[in-house]
Parts: sequence; C-alpha cells; structure tokens
Amino acid sequence: MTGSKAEQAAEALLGWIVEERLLPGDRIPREEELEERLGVGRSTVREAVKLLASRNILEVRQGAGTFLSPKQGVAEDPFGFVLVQDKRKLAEDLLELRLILEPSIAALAAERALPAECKKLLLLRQQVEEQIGRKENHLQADAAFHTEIARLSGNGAVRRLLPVITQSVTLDGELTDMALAQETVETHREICQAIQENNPRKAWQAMYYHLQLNRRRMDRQLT
Amino acid sequence: MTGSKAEQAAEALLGWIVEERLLPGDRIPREEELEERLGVGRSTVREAVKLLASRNILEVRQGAGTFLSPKQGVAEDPFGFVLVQDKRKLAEDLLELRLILEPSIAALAAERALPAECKKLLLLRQQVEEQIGRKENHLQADAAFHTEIARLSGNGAVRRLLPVITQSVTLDGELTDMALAQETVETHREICQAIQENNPRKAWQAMYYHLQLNRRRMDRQLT
DNA sequence: GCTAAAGTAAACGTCAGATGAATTTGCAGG
DNA sequence: CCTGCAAATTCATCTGACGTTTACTTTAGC
Repeated sequence: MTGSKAEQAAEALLGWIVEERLLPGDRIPREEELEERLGVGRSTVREAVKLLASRNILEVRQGAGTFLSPKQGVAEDPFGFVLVQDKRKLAEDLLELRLILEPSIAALAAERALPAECKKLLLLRQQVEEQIGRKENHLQADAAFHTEIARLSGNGAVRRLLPVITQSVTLDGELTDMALAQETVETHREICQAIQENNPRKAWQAMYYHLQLNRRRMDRQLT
Repeated sequence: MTGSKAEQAAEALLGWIVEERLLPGDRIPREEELEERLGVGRSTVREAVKLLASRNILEVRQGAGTFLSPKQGVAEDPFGFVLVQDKRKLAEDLLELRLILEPSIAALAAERALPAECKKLLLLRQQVEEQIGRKENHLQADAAFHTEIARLSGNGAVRRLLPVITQSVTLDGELTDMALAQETVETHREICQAIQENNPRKAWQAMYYHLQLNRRRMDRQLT
C-alpha cells in the first residue's frame, strides 16, 4: 500500500465522490458516518477531508457540513510561489509567461465568444475604469478582467490556469502608475472591442501590446 | 481573523519558514514544540502541517521528522482535473494549451540554454527513443523531456507550470501509435538540435509541429 | 578493532472521548 | 406570515493513550 491511512482514506473518498457523480455544492456524509464507511478513526477522517479541502475539492463549513466545492478545485498558491526568494525575478517570469499565454487566449476568446457572453467582460472593464478614475488600486479588478477573457476562451484548462497566474501578480504590488493607468483603459477597450468583433488577430495584438506596457513599466520601476 | 485556527497556524508556520530562510531539506521543529510555539493543541498542529504538506511545502516522514520539501512545492493535481467529467474535452484543451505554451518555451530555451546545460535533455531524448524502440509506453519519459525544456527556458514560473500540464496528459492514455512514434523521434531530435544551435525560430517551429502531430493523432483516434 | 544484531529513544500515526463554536432547524409567540 | 429563541446537528479543538517507523546506541561475537 502507498501512503498513510489518511491519504488512502482521502483517495477512497475522492473515488467515491467521482463514482457517485456528485455535483458542486452537494453534501458529503458527516464525519461520524465517514468513520464507518472508510473504516478509520475520526482524526484520520478529518485529515482526509482536510486534504481534499486544501485542494479546494471540498468545502467544510462548521456547523453546516462538508460539501463539494462550487469553486471547482483550484488550490491556493499551487506552485509554491511563497517560497521563491527572488520575488523580482518571479514577477518578471510571470509577466513573460503572460506574454506567451494571454495574447493567444484573447485570440481564442475572439474566435469563440458570442456577443451575449461578453456582458460580464464589459462590466469588469467598467469596474477597472471606475477604480482607476477614483485612483484606487485596480490590480484585483484587472486580474478579474483577464480571468474572464480566459473563461471566454472556452478552454477549461486555461480557465483554471489563468486565475493562478494573475492572482500571483496582485500579491506583489500596489504600484499604481497613473500615466500607465490611462493606457490600461485604452488597451482594455481595444481588447474588448476585438473580442466582440470576433477579430482574433486584433485581439492578439491588443493583448500583446497591453502586457508589453506592463513589462515596460516594471523595467522602468526597477532600473 | 480569517480562517480556522489550523489555517492560521499553517500561515504562521509558513511565515516562520520564510522568515527563517529555511532551505529545502531543512528540518522543522517537532509537533510538541510547534504546539508551544504556535499556542495550539496537537490536532491543530497536525492539521496545519498537513495543510502545508499537501502543498508539497513540507514533507513528513514518520519516525524521522518533518522537513522542508526538496521538491519545492508544486501541489498534486493543482487544478482539480480529477473532477472534470468530460475527459475527452480536457485532453483537447490541454493540448491546445500546450500548443500555445510550448513552442514559445522551446524558443526561450533555445535563446538561453548553454550547450553544457543540454546534457540532460539529450539523455531524456535518448530514453524516449529507447522506450519507443522497445515498444513501451513512453508518455512518462516524453513528459520528462518536455519538462526539461521548460527548465532550460530559465523561467521559474514556466518550470513549475509545465510539469503539471504534461503529467496530466499521461494520466489518460496508453495510446502508443507506432507510426507516430517514429515521427516523435524525429521531431524530438529537431527540437534538441534547434535548442543546441541556439536557434529560437527553429525551436518554435519544431515544437509546434511536434505538438500538432499529437493533435492530429488525437483527432484521428476519436473520430 | 570491526561488524552486525539487539535494544532504546525520538518522532510521527491513529484512535477515542470530552468540550467548544457555528449553523441549521423547529417551535412558540406575535 | 414573520420573528426570536431554543434545541439539535455538525464541525473545531484539546487532551491523553498507544501504535509504528526511523534513527541512533549499545553490545555480543568474531
């Protein structure tokens, strides 16, 4: 056998969940019942549940019960960026990764998104603009904007991956450069327009330009 | 306050680890001592440790102690792909993602890799070829090959991300198509050559072609 | 003096019971 | 029908005991 009892129990529980075709939000039996069903003690059940909860597969609510997570299982800091010593290089690397990924993602979104699906994107763009107007930190909203484009790409793997990358970026900085902010507004608009027009080529270029702005800002900021 | 005591304890412990500049392999105080230091009971300490262990930040060895993981914290199945119902679409999405990512990663590797650093890559290529020669399942070795290219890209975020993607692919299939296998050998060689020659453009194209082969195979296989 | 087996200590693993805290549910009163 | 309180449900935490694994020490044999 491989792994501790707790791990085995977690694996068994996960298998049962998959087998049972449980949907997000569905309830899992309570700890006492899992004890019997998995044939282990209570501490072990708790560790098993915590294991799955840490992967955002389960969501435990004290007093209420344990449920299949609606947020569909993307773990927090899945790549262990907290441990990276050189945060400066990490930020550069993340931006380089985004320059590879996001233009193509925007192009996919432009290919596939129906006009009706773009509502939320426009809303998020507007939120970013409002926050910039009020000179607030808009990194969180900006991340949501980029994540929504990933959702529109129709690619499940991309939809799960991008939040992790964009969230990691917001950790570092409260760098609000007002000169850049105005450019952000403009490029966001271009991106939205390209996606709504189903113009992949334009979407690719607009996103590429948008991210290059950020890179230039970062270079400037730390020279 | 946010989260349960266990989560807070995990956060505190992680903070202490970061603060203390612990290196991979270093030892963490034993449970009893953590009890005092974190001011919580033993169950809570255990849950906190398990939380960090599930993120591959800590590695717990019964009888020996708890250590900072040498494998530098990439969680298992960080995107919850186990829960995805439509595995067919997931495989397509992953390949689409790889087509976006890997050509550019190969180009980066070609830009930056020194000839001396390519040794391991050649070794891995050779392993794949041998397994193909013996008509074995070479998906695992192929994943290692692609992961090594990500390492050569010099981008830490990419280096952490790609293993997750390539590993997910190996889960599905034991699809060994011998006609394709020969093409794999050839395209792998081209990719290696381009990287060694520091020819990013050629590396990009070779990798793109290589992955398109896989996509064609997948399309053929499930029509 | 060296080696290998046996023994001992250290550290994590599991179980069990008791108590606390949060949520939901049911019921009484308006 | 709504409100508010009380009880039941469920997870959270603490504590103590015992098991299991690993690492180290001792010792018997050569």
